[in-house]
Amino acid sequence: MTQHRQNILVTVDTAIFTLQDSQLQVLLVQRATEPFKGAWALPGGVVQEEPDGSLEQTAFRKLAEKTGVASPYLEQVMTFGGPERDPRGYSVSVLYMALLRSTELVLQGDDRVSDIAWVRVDGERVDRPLAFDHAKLLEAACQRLRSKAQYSSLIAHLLPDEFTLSELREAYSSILGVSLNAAGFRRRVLQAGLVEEVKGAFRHHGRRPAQLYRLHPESNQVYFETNLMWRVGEG
Amino acid sequence: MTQHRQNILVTVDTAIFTLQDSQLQVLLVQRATEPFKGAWALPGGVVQEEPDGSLEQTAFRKLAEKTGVASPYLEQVMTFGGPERDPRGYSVSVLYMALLRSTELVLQGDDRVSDIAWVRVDGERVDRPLAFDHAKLLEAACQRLRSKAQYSSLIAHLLPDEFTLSELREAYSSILGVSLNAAGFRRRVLQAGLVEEVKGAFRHHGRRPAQLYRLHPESNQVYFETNLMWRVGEG
DNA sequence: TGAATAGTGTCTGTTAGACATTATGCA
DNA sequence: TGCATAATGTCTAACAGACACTATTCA
Repeated sequence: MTQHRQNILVTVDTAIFTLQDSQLQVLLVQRATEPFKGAWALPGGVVQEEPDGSLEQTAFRKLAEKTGVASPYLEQVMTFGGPERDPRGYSVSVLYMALLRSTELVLQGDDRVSDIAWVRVDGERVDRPLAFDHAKLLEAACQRLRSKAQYSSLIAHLLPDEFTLSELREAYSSILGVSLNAAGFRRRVLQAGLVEEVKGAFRHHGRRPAQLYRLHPESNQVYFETNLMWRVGEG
Repeated sequence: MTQHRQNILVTVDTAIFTLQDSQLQVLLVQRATEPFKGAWALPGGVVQEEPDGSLEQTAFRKLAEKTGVASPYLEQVMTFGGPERDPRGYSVSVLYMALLRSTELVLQGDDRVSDIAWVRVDGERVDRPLAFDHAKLLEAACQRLRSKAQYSSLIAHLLPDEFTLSELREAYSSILGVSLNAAGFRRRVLQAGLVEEVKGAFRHHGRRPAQLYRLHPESNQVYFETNLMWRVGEG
């Protein structure tokens, strides 16, 4: 068996999500270079052995370049590889998902990008074709987001630091595509210890002011007890 | 910006699990070549652009080479990358997890392997040090296995095609590390539609013969309703 | 006929979901 | 003072967990 010299292009791509008016948005860039020049794509780039350490560091670097955000919620989703994905040859893309708080964000392109925009996600799609197999990547990221939303505090990372329970419920409702009972939601979220009250802080845009909450600082991800298939027995 | 020529080694490694006497086992190989010659490692190998299509096909090929099993349960777990993992330079490993039915398996090495063995998994560890960062990879695979076991039919893929509910419960119990109520387990598994009865087939090694079941053929993975954070409302 | 395991019936505490009710501030 | 939204209370059906009980085979 000969030691075959590999020629594989390794990239990190990130589906960067945020919420605007309770609508899920993903950050897309328009490619300025071949291949797929002019097409929209998930932001990403080639892994560079020199500046980058782990793959996660690569993702963080790309994220900071595009959004200026230093430490959002970041999670590896899945890796795609094959000979047909990129006309330049066999390629491997490590897909990450990032959740940004829905505050104002300054977007910044670079010389390999001719435009950059937030695009509304409808189901698991956007309104335009994507370069490479990025439609498939976006689908995978959406599925991960939805499935984790069902049993964890993930969605709170899409909201501002402080939020009302109604805002949180709206966000879950929009992303899961179901209407949620307000009283039940409140009870479950509070009982799970997902959030903590911000003492004396209220949101005033409704009639009665609403208590503001924030995620519990020590745990950035809370899972609900009721997921567990079986409770742990004593014996 | 200069188009830097990447020099990254891409491999696929697989944590192949099975059950023996209700104990979780993982398949390890002893390396016959440098680096880490003589050390034990998860089976895996370099992605070859020529014979392989997708990464999953690479994993299936390696699996068939080692175990002769054509189509076990296979799932991508996570990808590890960095400059420190492999002394040869920056490397990327795509980790898969495979579940094999606990029937007799003929193991076969190749010229890059000096030995191959099933090794008992205790918690998320084995009784010997592993090459590269494979201890971390094994840990990740074990965590995925345990977390999915809590709310899905995954564990059934570790059993023979036909099994009793007691055997299934034993397997879950061993892997989750908890004792499970027999009556409750039976009710949940049957109600979830996880298995179907094999009419007229019984296991006779106890006193009263036990009904044999098999996984529902159309769905190789069943999730329990009770995972869902909230039931879907009508409105 | 007793031992051992398979499988069923029943009770109970918890909790999610539905909905009614109260609280609060603003127009 | 009426209204809209926030927040709480109450009722009920579903169900997990515990455990008692029955069923079935073999030694």
